[in-house]
Amino acid sequence: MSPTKPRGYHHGDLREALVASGRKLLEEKGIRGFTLRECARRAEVSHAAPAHHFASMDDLLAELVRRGFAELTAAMSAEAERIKGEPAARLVGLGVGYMAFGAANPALFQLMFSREANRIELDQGEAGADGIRRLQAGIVEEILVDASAEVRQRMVDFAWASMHGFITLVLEGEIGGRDSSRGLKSRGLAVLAAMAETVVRAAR
Amino acid sequence: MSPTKPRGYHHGDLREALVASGRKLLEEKGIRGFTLRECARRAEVSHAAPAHHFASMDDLLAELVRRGFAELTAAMSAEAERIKGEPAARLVGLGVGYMAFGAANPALFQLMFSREANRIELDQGEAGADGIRRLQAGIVEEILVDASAEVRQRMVDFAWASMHGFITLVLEGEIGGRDSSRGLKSRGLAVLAAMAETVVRAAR
DNA sequence: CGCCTATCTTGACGATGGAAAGAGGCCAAA
DNA sequence: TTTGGCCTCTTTCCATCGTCAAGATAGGCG
Repeated sequence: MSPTKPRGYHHGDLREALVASGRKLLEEKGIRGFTLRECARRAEVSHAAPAHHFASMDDLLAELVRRGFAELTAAMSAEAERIKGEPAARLVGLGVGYMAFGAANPALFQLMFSREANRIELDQGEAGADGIRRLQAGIVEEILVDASAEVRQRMVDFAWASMHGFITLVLEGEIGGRDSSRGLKSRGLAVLAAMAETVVRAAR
Repeated sequence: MSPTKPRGYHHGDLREALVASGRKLLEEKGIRGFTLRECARRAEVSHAAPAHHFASMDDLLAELVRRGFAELTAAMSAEAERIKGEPAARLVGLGVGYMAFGAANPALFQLMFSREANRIELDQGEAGADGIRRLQAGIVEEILVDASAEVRQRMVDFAWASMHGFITLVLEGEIGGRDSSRGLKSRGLAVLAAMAETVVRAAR
């Protein structure tokens, strides 16, 4: 933030600087254009400096993914809490937060959900997307208090799949390629509404 | 196919050999482990040979993606045609074909739908996933003959999003991590059934 | 005040994608 | 059948990459 840090040999907070430059680089160049050396360059540090903060490039990417999941979960919570109405409305809210995060961080979002193809492993007991499922399961079970465990699980699957599929296809340009952002939002809301309605109806 | 091809200087059909070894390599090592030189090695040619058939590594990846979409579309058609019943049942069939392809080719499937993050561009007038949308739109419009164009479009969005989201999350291990393949299939079918029911209900 | 150690730099290695130039073999025209 | 042209493949080279090993620097603790 300071306009001219007169930094000498030591950086001060290289770890955070690498996370920041890495995140920007990821969005700019895509995962396959991501380079540890370029991250270092942008942090104005030698190419080997990152090694003292991240064991490998994958370790830095894993950190980006980890923080992405934390942010995503927070965004969903915030949006659901902002609503505070019927459970169904809050369920839609979760989806709005989810999609907004994806739209704002397309490359990171795609990386978070292509860990398998990209061979990125979080630490063993790592949360990953557990927070997301927990949030959804909480609201779905609120709607389906009387339903069987199986129906509830299947509606959690269904709710997650709908919102995840939609934003994923949008980010790929498969849905709404030439739509305005306004129109796209309305299509997303329509999908979320249909999803919530289906969950509610499962309560009989 | 011949057990010992005594191939001399010329390979015979290097292009196809590269596509084949590339596809295997992609599934083995993931997109970030994919290497043009390793493809060449597996086809038993020098590392520069591929250049005469693919302008760049991305060009080979684009070809894999292109063929993936063709296969995926064919798998969906075949499964829907095998059913031949109610439109709703055929809609589920499309989803079954879609998910089966994804499960059989996880890395390729993820690449096909992470083109943006991976900066892979198909040729300008290229089909991509258009065939998929067309297939779904056909059946959805059969179900919703009397609905407005907007409702139909939104149900196409919804149908695609549901099936795409589910298989994507399964491939990531986010859904059904420790489920049997049998149990997973049943969860997938449940999602497809809920999706189809929602589409049918949109017909009023 | 002086050392200690975390932090950062320099330099090197093997591997990669790509370009350039030459060798090899197929085929069609004479 | 011979010959010339051209497509295929190889060899060599370059810049860049991730990672490792050593050395330089400096902030902080004794």
